[in-house]
Amino acid sequence: MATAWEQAYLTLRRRLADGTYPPGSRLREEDLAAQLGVSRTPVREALRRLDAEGWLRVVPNQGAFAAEWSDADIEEVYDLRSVLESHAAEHAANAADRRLVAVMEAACEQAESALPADSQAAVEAISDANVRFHRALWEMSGQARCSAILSSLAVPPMALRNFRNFDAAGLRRSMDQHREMIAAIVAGDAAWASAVMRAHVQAGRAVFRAATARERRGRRAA
Amino acid sequence: MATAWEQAYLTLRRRLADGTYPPGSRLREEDLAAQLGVSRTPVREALRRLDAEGWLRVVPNQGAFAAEWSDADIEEVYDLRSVLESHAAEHAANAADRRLVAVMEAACEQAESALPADSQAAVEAISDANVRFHRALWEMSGQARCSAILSSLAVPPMALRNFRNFDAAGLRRSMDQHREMIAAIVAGDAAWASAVMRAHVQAGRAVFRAATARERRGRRAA
DNA sequence: GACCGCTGGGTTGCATACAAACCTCTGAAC
DNA sequence: GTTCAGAGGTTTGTATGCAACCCAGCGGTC
Repeated sequence: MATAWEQAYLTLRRRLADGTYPPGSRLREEDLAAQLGVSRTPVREALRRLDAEGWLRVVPNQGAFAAEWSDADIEEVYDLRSVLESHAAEHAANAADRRLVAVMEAACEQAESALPADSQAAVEAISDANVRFHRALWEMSGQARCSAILSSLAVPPMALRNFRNFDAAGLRRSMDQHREMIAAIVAGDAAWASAVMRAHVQAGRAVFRAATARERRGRRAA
Repeated sequence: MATAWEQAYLTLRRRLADGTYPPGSRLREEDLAAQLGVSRTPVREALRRLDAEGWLRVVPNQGAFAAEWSDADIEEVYDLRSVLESHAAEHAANAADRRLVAVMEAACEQAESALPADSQAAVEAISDANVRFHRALWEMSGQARCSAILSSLAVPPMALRNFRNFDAAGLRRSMDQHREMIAAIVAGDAAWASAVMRAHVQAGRAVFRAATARERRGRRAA
């Protein structure tokens, strides 16, 4: 088993991503320690890392607060992902590793066979396949630091639920883009791969924006 | 005064950058604690952050080792800087904040007046001005996460000594590029600013490569 | 009534102590 | 000579205790 602080880090990160700790909420070290069944020491080390990665903000002598997301923050994260993911895609196309292409193809198949996304399980299968697809691409890029940044880049809490927000056409498009990226990589065409990835991230951003707007209309109506 | 772990973080980062701890060397927690006059607890928290940022590698139950830099690692860091700095420059040009432009101009003047770079003090003045120039640009970009990544992006140990490696023409070019960036930003021309920044980073990479090659020839001769 | 200083409760920051893991060195077996 | 097992020492991992700090609430003063 890994160290306690790594466990704490992963658990807290998941909870921050899925909304268990809502943005702005305070995270008391002792509470977290109790919840995770460890002492405050490893919790503190996990908090330091989550702070470095932008998942929360640690104010000296005050404590840790789950990151709050302004519209500008969300735009910035999508900008960064657009820039860095397309950069990774470029390198991946130059590598074109056969084993990892197979992993990506398997992820595509898993996602496609989960359609239509009309159940919680289907949405989770698609989300899971998506993560695997991108991780394989990062690995293929051989850009360790870039991959580390991408994988640690704090995501807005809504993002994990993002696939719920895709309509059927959007999902289809997303999957087609994954297939197109594989084609670009197999062809060794870095410019193509990069361009598709950029489109892919921008499309995701559009879905996120639309979902946010919908949610706000709903809240205002209520 | 800031917290002990922040102090430790900053001190260790500086030492990792300037080569006090050579790549691959082991960093024992108790030694560091003694050197910094604190206990192991804040040292550990600093190490966790330095690990997250790529300055060192912490192996569970084994300890921390100063990052080792393969040629591929160095290329990757320059790639990332090229991509992210030009991204920041783009946003900075759209903001074109007058106060920060003044800071950048002051940095240019400081660097130019330190020429010719024939003393340790002059090299340090130029290096310092360079840092201030780039920080001001990051701030102007308004991209907090991008700035955080850039400022924490571990630099190869040689990088701080990099200005020693510029010849007179290279230094002149670097300073001219800074001036050109200001012009692009004042003109609000994002594409221009981005392109100059990209050239700037690539030129720095070329200097680094040349210095590395020179150093290797020297070592082989010895 | 508004502002200031103080005090008490509570939380974080750091130091220390102990437990667990790892590395090395020795020595014996093959 | 090589390999393997084990013991000892060293170093990291985690728990705990205390000090420092922050904040809210309460009186007191202007």
